[in-house]
Parts: sequence; C-alpha cells; structure tokens
Amino acid sequence: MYRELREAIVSGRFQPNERLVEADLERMLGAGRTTIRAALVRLDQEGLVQRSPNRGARVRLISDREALEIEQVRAALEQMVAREAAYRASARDLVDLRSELARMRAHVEHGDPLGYSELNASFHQRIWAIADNRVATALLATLKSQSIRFQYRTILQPGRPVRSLREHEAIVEALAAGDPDASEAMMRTHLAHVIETLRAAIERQAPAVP
Amino acid sequence: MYRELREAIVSGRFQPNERLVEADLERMLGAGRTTIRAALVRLDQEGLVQRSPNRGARVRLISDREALEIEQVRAALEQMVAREAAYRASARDLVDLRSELARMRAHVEHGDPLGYSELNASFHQRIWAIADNRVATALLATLKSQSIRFQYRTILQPGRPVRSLREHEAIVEALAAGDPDASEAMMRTHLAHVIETLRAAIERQAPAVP
DNA sequence: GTCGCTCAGATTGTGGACAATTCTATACAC
DNA sequence: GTGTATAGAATTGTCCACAATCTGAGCGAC
Repeated sequence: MYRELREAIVSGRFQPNERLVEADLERMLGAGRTTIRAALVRLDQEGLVQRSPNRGARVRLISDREALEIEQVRAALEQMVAREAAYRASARDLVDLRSELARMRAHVEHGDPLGYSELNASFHQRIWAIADNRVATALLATLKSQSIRFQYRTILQPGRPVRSLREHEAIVEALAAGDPDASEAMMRTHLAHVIETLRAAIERQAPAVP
Repeated sequence: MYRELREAIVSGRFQPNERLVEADLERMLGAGRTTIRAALVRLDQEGLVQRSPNRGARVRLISDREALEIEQVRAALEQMVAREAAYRASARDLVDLRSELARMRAHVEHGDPLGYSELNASFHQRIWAIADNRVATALLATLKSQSIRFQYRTILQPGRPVRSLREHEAIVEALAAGDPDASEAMMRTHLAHVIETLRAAIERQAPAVP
C-alpha cells in the first residue's frame, strides 16, 4: 500500500500540492482507511507528502529553493560515496561501469536525452553500490525521489548531455585509477555543473522578483 | 505523542533492541493504540525504531558498522555546510561562535568532557543555522539522534577534548576569514579525526573476530 | 534427548463507528 | 459591495472490537 501510493506520487500521477483525501484513496487503492493513514504518515516522514493537523495530506510541493538545497546535499553525499567507491571498486565493477558508459554514449549520439537521463540514474546507483554505505544509499534514494520533478530541467538544456557524458567518463577514469581524491574531485565538478545548470534554468524561468 | 516516544528512545529510557509492545506503551503514555501506532510508524521511517510485520516494534540497534557509516555521511554533510556557512556568516554569527568556543574551552580546562560534548553539539548546530540549508539540517539532526549512543566513545578518549577544541578553533578562524575552502577543509580534518577515534574505540572494544 | 505437533496466550493488523475539527455556502447587517 | 455569523457538509482523529498472526509451553514419537 505504501509502495503503491509512493509510486503514484513519484511517477507524477498526483500533481504537486494535490489534496490526498483519505476516503478517496480508500476507494482508489482498495484498502481500509487505517492502512492508507499509515502509508500517509510514512510518506510524510519521508518528505513526499505534507500533512497538517485536521487538514489532511497533500503531495508535497518542492520549491525551487528546496530543490537547490537537495541538490547540494546530494552533491556532498555523492562526493563522499565516489571517494569510498575508489577504494573498493573491483575489476568487475569497472567493466560494468564502462559498459554503462558506452550505452550512455549511444543515447547521447542518437540525441535521446530522456533515455540518457535514465541511464544516468542507474550509473550513479552503481557507484552507490560499490561504495557499500547503506546509510548514504538510503538517503540518496529518498533525495532523488523528492527532486524527481526537477531532473528534466538540467538534462534537457542544449549541450548538457554531451558535457555530462564527458564528466561521467572522467569519474570512471578516476575510479579505475583507484584515486580517491580524483574520484571525489571529478564527482564534485560534475555535480557543481548540475547545480549551476539547474540554478540557471530556475532563474530563467522565474526572472527577478521585485 | 511522537515527541514523547522519540524523547524516551533518544534519551535512553528504552534499551536498544527492547521490544515496544503497543499495549504497554498505551498504558505508559496514556494514549490510544492508534496514536501509539502512528508514532511507531514515524519512528520506523526515521530509523529510530525497527518494525517487522506481525512481530511488532523494537528500539533499533545501531551496529558498529552502521555507526561508522553514519559518521561518514555526517562528515560529508558537515563539510558542505561549513563551506556554505563561510559564505554567509555575519559578524554577529562570529561573535556567537567565539563565545561558544570560550565556554567549550572552560569545560576542557575544568576536565568536564560531558559538558564539553553538549556544547560541541550546539556549536555544530550553530553552523548549520548559519549555512541555512534546511534539508541538510534536518538530515544532520536525524543522523545525530540515531548515533547518540556512540558519542561518548569518542569524547571520553584521553586527550580527545583538547584536540577537538583546537580543531573547532581552526574551523572558526576559517569561517572568520570567509574562506569556504579552508572552512570545508578544517571541518573535514576535524571529522576525519572523530571517525578515526571512533573506529579505534570500536576495534579496541571488539578485537579481531576470527 | 531431540524433533515435530498442537494449542492457548499474547500481540499486531484492519475495518467500522463516533467525536472533533475544518471548510463551504448561505443569510444577514451595515 | 463587504464583512460577519452560522448551519451543515466534508474530513480528519481516535477508540474499540474482532480477525490474523506469532510465540512458547506441553506432549508424544522416535
């Protein structure tokens, strides 16, 4: 039940800020209100849903500012994870990463930013797995689900996929060299560019508020 | 209710791994089982409680390994937050930080590591506030409550408070200089030492498993 | 002695009922 | 027209009862 509701929210079947009335969800998902309620409490704690006392639950709207904060936190964690992965990556891991990279390159060359974006996500997850830090992985996963609505604002920018791909290649090289400092640094510059792109996209869309 | 249960767990009134039977809590806290249940679901999602289907809830036991993972995540976030704080710290903030430092110094000189430890926590929180990143602050707070049981394993090590104090002074100097790189670097070495101290304490206590 | 079985007791999971609160629409005063 | 009061509808919060599940003790077969 929690899974289903979560999926419905993350996949965008509910709009941001949309009310989640317990009785409606009850019919929609075919579960008792008690069960729905428990799921809403979890999703609230997870930051996907906002509940106010006696006023029910809504799909949480992530503001532009919060999206940037999330991206900064994500960057900090991914840097640490990349460093850790440099210590731990096996030959097999590197083979997998390089084949992932090849597939990403294909999508870029065919001008398919959306397909690239999906592979991008699984590329990063692969690094999380190598680093083998469950706490970090769990946090990164919930951060990603919170900010999912913002992902296209970066990858759809003209020229971004090509640069993004080069940055990913640099990360793999550093990991292959077993160089923790370089791996962290490459991940840092990669995500600094992501943040910069996102910031620019946001400012362009919402120009100077008086 | 959530607050009360949380407080009871974090403050150690329940032992790690202790069963949390809903009926008992009902009497103990004077609330209906429904309310207790909602609080347990939240605490589960927060990582303070572990619930298994049909088998109820327990106070979550943080393993040594997980404590180290948490500390690594915390380090990554605190570095980022220190950098951000360097951009934003006002003259007033620096005055506050320095007076906090003075109090910490007093506790070290009087040989009061526990008092020092408390001030230590509020020192870091002050930096979080300066950085003004709510997402990071929230995560840091929950990480802290999860790993609270481990805090004395570092600060009670002989000689640790003195070194810790010096590291905090270095952080304030970097912040005062408005130097983001230095602030991040000072925070990094500070927390690297914390992690190293914790790792040593854990290994000493649980020597080589065959 | 140990393994497997059964059954009672303890505990959690879920649906329904009712109380408490908030929201909405209408009526009324100015 | 604007603002305020109020009744009724909509919705959430909580208690309770009962079903589903797990746990552990007792007992017998081997």
